[in-house]
Amino acid sequence: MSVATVSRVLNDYPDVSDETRERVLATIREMDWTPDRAARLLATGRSHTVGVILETGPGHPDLQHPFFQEVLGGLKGIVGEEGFDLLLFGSTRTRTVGSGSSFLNRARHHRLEGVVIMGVDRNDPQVEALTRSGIPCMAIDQDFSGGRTGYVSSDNVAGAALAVRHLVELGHRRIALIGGPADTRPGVDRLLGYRRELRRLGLQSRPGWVVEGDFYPDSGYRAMQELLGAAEPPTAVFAASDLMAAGALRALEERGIRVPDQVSVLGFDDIPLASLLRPALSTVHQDGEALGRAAGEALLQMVAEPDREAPTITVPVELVIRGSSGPVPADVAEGG
Amino acid sequence: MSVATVSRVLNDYPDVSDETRERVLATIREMDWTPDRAARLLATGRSHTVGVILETGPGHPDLQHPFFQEVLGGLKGIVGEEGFDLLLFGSTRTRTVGSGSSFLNRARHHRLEGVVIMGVDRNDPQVEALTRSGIPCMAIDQDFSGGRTGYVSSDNVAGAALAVRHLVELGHRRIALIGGPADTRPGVDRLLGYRRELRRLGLQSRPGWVVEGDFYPDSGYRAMQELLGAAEPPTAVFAASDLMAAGALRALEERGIRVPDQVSVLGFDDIPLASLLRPALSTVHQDGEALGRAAGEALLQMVAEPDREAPTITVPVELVIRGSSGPVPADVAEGG
DNA sequence: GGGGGTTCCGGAAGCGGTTCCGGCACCGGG
DNA sequence: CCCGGTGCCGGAACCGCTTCCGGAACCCCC
Repeated sequence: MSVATVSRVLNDYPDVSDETRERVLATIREMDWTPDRAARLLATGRSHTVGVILETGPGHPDLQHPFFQEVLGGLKGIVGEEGFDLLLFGSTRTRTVGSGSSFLNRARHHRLEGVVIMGVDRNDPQVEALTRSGIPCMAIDQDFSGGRTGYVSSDNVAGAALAVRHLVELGHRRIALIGGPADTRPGVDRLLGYRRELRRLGLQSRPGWVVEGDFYPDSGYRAMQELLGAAEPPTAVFAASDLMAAGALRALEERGIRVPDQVSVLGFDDIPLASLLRPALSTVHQDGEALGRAAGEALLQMVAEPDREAPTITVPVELVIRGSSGPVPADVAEGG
Repeated sequence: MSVATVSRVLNDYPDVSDETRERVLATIREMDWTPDRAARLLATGRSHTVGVILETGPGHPDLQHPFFQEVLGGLKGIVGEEGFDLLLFGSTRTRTVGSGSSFLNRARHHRLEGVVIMGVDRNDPQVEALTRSGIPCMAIDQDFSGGRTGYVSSDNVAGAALAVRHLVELGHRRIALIGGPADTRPGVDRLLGYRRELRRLGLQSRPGWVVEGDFYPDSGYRAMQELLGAAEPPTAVFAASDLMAAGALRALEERGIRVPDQVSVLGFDDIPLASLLRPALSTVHQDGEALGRAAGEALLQMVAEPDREAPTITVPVELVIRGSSGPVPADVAEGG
């Protein structure tokens, strides 16, 4: 029972007799022993860990956002099954020498086998260096791409289309959009879906009916106020995030406007909050866990097959109708 | 410039001449080199990593809960500053040999220098084995203890007292509690604070006025229905979590009972949702990030000083008054 | 019965650092 | 001038594993 033999049974090499194999396994169990990860890493170069980059802190409250946690959960599940671990790192500078600054450096330092990127600026030079390094990367909801880096996102276009179709079916003709930032993938895609579906149904959006927000509640609040001041106020508004929808709801309530009797509101994301709002928010359900799983699976495949290209994956969404969307008010049903 | 010399400058040994030191550092910068973590770990036995245990999945939606994310954020910040990384692991079984099942095994396997424990059953035998292993541990909101394991929690007793005092000052005399599970530390402490403050103010709770929930919305909803059916319904209810408060709000709304005009509702946690509810929820603010930071600091101290005992830390909370609490209704002001 | 194949296992060389130990150069003092 | 210190640095062992290589034992067949 030399170390070499033990190593062989651990790695399922064929050239070990059944008897020896059994004896080794028994001893391992009996000693409650487990091989040292660092030593194994050092010898093989395989760390069995994937990194997660997500910006935290002021201006980037992303770890806060429930959506990212769902993603994280799905990711953890899938890579965990394969014996991989998750290593979180943010942008915080560290003091120790060698834990150096750049993401790429740190990734190499840990010999990460892959990394998933969430909520960082897509023009960040550090991230760029990382994505072009050859290390498999998957971004969430951001259209990074390159040789070994792909991304996964919800079907934002279809989701937005679903939302406006639902509103149109309820009789609405004056449908506004509180959009996301124009420099984010979900922001532009949801805008695109909104525009496209409107056109497909023979309707059009007025210039004053689309206003840009930042996905967070306050921007939804302000956007709604702006919309209410428009010459021809909409009877329905589709917000590109639930949080903005919540802000919009607040603005409406302050004006004494009843939802959905006077105006309908639709969100996007279906965060836990959505069902807790009054009225409960109709929204487009995004499956964060599935996104995480998809990213994890893609990553795992890429590490397994070195010349596999990075995929771009879109996962379906579905409409969840709750209390905040209803038929167009009778007195404007003819109008528009 | 032998490897030995490089290692000496990296670790700030004194026996290197300034000139050599400078030359080494320059070369390191120029090569964009960073020492291999695994090799260093192997040689020193120090992983510079702390583990995070948190149960995920059905029945344990804890990664979901905003509170835990705040904690995670604070923790990441503090340990990151010291060059430590966070390793997440859940309870999911892994397939690879050696990533063996038990937490303790995995902790040893990674040579974790400490671990923080969130949201797992306190009687879990695996966790127990871990806490008695000598590895520094800090639990969040759970009163684990032992040689090297302490915990940090919010000042739940004081928070609950704050809540009832606020309600009493508004004139309420009939104050109900929707409590947390009796087998969780926050659950019992918030109940204790509620009882104690009531007594201190010369009031008493009726048996029917305290009902136990599970911290999640549905239980708050059901609890509220139960309270409304009581012989002498309360004019104010203090829920031991915001989510339960949200459930209670929903129950009240369905009955057409206006908040806070007819009954006041107070929550606990101050999750982002709280300010988005209508009416905005008055609640006891819990500083999740501070909890995470405190746990991280304690852990770091324990790894630095091997015979330091594990502390138990409580961090202060504060009352946030929003729209869901108001003066007792005029028609019952004399009663109670 | 000896040669050539299999099957199974131990030896040993790394992986990339840390750290002990010993040696060289240089210093001051007797 | 020689000796003991001191300041710096290189050699080498070691951490615990993987993996190549070679060898012992055994079988089969001519």
